[in-house]
Amino acid sequence: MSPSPQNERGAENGDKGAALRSRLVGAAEQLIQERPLVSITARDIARAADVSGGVLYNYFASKNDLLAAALARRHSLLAARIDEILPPPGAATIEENLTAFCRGVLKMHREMLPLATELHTDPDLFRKFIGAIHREPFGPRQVRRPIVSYLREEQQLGRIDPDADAGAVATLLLGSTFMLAMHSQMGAGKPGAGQSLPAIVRTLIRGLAPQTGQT
Amino acid sequence: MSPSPQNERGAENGDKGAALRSRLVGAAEQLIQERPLVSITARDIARAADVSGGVLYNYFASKNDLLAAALARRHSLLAARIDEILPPPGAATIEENLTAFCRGVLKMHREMLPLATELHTDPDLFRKFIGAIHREPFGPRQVRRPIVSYLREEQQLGRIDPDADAGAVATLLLGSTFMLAMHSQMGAGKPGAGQSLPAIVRTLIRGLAPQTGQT
Amino acid sequence: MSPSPQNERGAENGDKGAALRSRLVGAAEQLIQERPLVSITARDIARAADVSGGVLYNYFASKNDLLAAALARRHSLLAARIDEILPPPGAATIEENLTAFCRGVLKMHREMLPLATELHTDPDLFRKFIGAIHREPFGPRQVRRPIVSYLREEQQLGRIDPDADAGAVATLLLGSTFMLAMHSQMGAGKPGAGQSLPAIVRTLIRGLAPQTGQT
Amino acid sequence: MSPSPQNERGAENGDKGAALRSRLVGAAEQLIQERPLVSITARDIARAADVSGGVLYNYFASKNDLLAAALARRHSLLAARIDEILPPPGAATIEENLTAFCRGVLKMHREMLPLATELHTDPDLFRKFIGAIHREPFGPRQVRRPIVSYLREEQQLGRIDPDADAGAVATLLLGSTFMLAMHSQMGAGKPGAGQSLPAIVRTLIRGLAPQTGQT
DNA sequence: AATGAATGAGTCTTCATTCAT
DNA sequence: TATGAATGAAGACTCATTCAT
Repeated sequence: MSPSPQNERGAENGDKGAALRSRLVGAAEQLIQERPLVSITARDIARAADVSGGVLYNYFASKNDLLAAALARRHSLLAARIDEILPPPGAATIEENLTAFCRGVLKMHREMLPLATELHTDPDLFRKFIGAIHREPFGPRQVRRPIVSYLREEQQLGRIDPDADAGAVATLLLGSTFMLAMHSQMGAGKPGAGQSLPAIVRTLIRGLAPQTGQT
Repeated sequence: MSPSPQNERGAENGDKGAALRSRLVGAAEQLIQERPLVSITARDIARAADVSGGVLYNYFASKNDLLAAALARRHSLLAARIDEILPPPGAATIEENLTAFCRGVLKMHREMLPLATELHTDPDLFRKFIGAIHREPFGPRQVRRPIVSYLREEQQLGRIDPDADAGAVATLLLGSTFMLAMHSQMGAGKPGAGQSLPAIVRTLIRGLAPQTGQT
Repeated sequence: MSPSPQNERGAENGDKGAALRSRLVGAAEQLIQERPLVSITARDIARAADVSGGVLYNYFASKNDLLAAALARRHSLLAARIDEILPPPGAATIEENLTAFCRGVLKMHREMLPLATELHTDPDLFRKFIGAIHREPFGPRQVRRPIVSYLREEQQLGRIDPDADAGAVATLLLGSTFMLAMHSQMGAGKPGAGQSLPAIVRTLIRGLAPQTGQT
Repeated sequence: MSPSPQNERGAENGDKGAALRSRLVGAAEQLIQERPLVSITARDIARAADVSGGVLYNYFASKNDLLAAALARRHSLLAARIDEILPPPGAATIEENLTAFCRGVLKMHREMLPLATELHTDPDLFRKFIGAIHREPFGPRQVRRPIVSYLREEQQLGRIDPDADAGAVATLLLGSTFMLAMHSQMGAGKPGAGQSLPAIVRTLIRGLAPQTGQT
């Protein structure tokens, strides 16, 4: 009947209810950042939100629904960073821009990684997360679209080959950055995954074709 | 010195013992492919191996040790495919070769993905997996090294810019392929992630630099 | 400050909660009297308290914590009897008093015996018991102190040699009684350990020194 | 059919068999000294005896039967010490003799204590131990009898009141010593239970009766 | 609407004992 | 007779979920 909560049993008093709901999500989000998802119990969340054990079920159909909401929120927050990271088209050099950008993405990915992997452990949770993400303001392409836009603008400025496939470039950059994030996650205290970034960007810019008729 | 079990208890039998041990690993491997790791109980594995509940503990110190062994085995099997996938240097064109290669890697990554992510759920399991993998024939760089070698050979043949950073190229290829795998995993029934591969490879080969003074 | 549960989880209910907690302890206490400690499972206790399997862990951190509480309660109850047993100083004869007293202690020891011995099986349980006992009204010297006091008073009344070491007397009496309790425990259906008590008391009173210059 | 092993399934080859049987008992005995009885598994014993897991059941009907045999052997060994401890009647003074004796018993009791308590945890084991002990050379009174004999001899020598009840004295001495052993066991690092021994002995010798007409 | 005690199914793991070789 | 792998019955403990107040 009420507008906001749709397929969850929601707080019918539109205000205090929504606040509590949000507090639960916030508490869950916090916990997710701090420890392995699997170690988080329904009671932990309630305690972190400073409410009693059962409330959860007044706002969410199950623990996983709450978790999915929290993961979606966290995902959105992280994904939103992409805008702060992107350099303004036209300024500096392409290489500098992309390197700086990748550095930012690397950090973002490092935080997204646990989120992404933990999601895969529980199909039910995953499904609910996907559902939640699609109801979020922007959805999953939040990360991909801005970088594609940037590349297109640079192409129009003539600083990037207009025949290059911007989507492919985005995949190459985001993918390699994600992989670096994974490696840095695995090799605990290793030197630093960021060091390979400049070489990656430079390689992508120059391409693999042998430079014909040059030194 | 002996190839038999070393620091796990049990199976002095050298034959029937090793066989059962292997059967357990096989059963676990099978289950891992079929369902979420977290849903697999110790008893499930025993049942799948058609033995009684406790046997597991005659061959492994814990359920996680068995799981780690199974994951390691599965990882090795998957990683070994890389050799079949790699085209012979010098033949066909670089673009064809890399596209075909990436197509193979994509398939491999699709199968590795659950494995990789599920590993991240349980730190203990992860540690044990790393331990197990290091005792395996080749270890973790099984995937990366062959492609780097291939690229170097092509550089020597003059078909790839000798100044290109082979390691960076590998990261770009493997990373973007991995990302495609993730996306295809998420968008369950979607068309096919493989379709973007040719564009990706072509883009990487050509680079981003505007083609100066050319048609 | 509050009398309610302190460092165990659960039972904020202050009333119904404490009641169940107490019921659990009571049930455990009962079982402890009836059968070997080791044979008592967590579920047995729950069943005896007529609650479901998991409740135990809402009130105690572990089965052993509950057991320790029950043992402590039982110990306190038994030890408290000592006061009812002790005769009033000055009345009757020393011999009668001590004999009657020892008879009471013998019974007490018989009931304490299993408790004492079973405690020694499990270091963890033992530690927890000691912890619990120290939080009890009187603590472990509940048994020893009253008898020492009694002896001192009789010394002041001149009915016991003022040079006798009251502590030593207590040890002699309690020790020999304890040993009788052990023997009676071992020789299941034997005649009765109580029969040697009068001789023991008389012997202690008279001492071993040959009676010089007397009939 | 064969003479020696009676109600256990015994080794029928009268020599190697008996040796192995004895080795098992020895191994168990050793383990009993080293760690809590409950922590000792059937396999532990087999391993300690350097034989395979199943042999045990060729010589004993159950793990507990083996354990009972080991406990009985250990008990006998400890109890046999009493003879070395007892001073020769007539020498030194009664007080010195009894104090020295009690000191020895205290040590013996300290070693017997775990044995005694652990026995009480398992009725089945206890029963079997009692059975085993009765088949041993001397049986359970091994400890009590020598001290009673000593006391009687001193009585005949006139150094102890001939009217004193030697049995009662034995109970008083052994009981209080046993209690000291228990206390020293409980109060882990405490000063030393042996210090109260002289007072105890002196008190027993002098008795409680007020010294009439004396200093 | 909030509470939080109660529920009970489900997990891993241990270990005495058996039995085919 | 010795072996030691296999068995399977328990046991302690966790935790999402329900529901009377």
